[in-house]
Amino acid sequence: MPELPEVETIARDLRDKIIGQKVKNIDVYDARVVRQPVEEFTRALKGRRLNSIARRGKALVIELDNRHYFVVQLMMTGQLIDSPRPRQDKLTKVSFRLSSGRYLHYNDQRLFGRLQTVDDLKRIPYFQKLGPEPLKGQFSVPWLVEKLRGKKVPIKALLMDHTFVAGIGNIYASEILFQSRINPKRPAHRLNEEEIETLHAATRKVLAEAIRWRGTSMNNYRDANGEKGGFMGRIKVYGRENQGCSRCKTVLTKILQRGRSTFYCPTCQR
DNA sequence: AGGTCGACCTGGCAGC
DNA sequence: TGCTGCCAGGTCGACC
Repeated sequence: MPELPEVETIARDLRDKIIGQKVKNIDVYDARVVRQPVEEFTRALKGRRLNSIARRGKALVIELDNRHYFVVQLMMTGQLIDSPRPRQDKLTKVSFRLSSGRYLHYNDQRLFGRLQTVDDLKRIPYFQKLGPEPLKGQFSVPWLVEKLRGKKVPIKALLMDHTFVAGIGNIYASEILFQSRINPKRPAHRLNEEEIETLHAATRKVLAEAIRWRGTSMNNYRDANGEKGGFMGRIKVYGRENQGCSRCKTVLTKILQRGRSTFYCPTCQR
């Protein structure tokens, strides 16, 4: 999926395009992405004004004028695309016609995405368990030191655990650890305080930089304008196995951790 | 409780 | 060309 930087980019782009608009009509082309009865979903949205849009973790939260919420989780291949035209793409699974006359299309190749409305975000288990935002104050060095204590899992797995910290997925976990010079296999509780400080700084730096570049497009990610992100050229390790490390020229390695690919430099990540 | 693994889906691509 | 098997950025429930 789009990870934190990609979802943040979409949220910022959509702010100008959809906030203040009313939902005039909804077409559901594949009900599998709607995580409630379709009738209920369309009834909850039709005629409502979209008051605000925010990102929490990798989820988009759109507040409606009745204080209910429209929540979109793009998962692996979801896209929210602003368009002047009705559905053209067979990947479009839900279309919203807005009062501006424009459309918001929800596209999804793998159908893992989730669209739903709720009166209270606490009803969604994802939000109940979600850890702190890595770019906010709660994600601090002392907090991290405390949280790593006793955690035997590899640090890569912990970074990707959204109940630990929100929004970091497979691409940025590898990139953050490369920036930190920390080996992804290291048990989390074995990091010393200096390494934890480095990890903290690297997490913020990599995510902030990726937002500045409007995210990373490996395959499916597109922003709200249907454009690819600009961070690909800045990716140091993800998807670059058998290429030379940008720091020390060692050949980068790909390993499997919990069934997911991890990319790192075996020389300068210790 | 802490940690791991498959299931959920479709499509692109490498290899034969 | 056409098949098979593998891989893909996330999340969750089942299991040990």
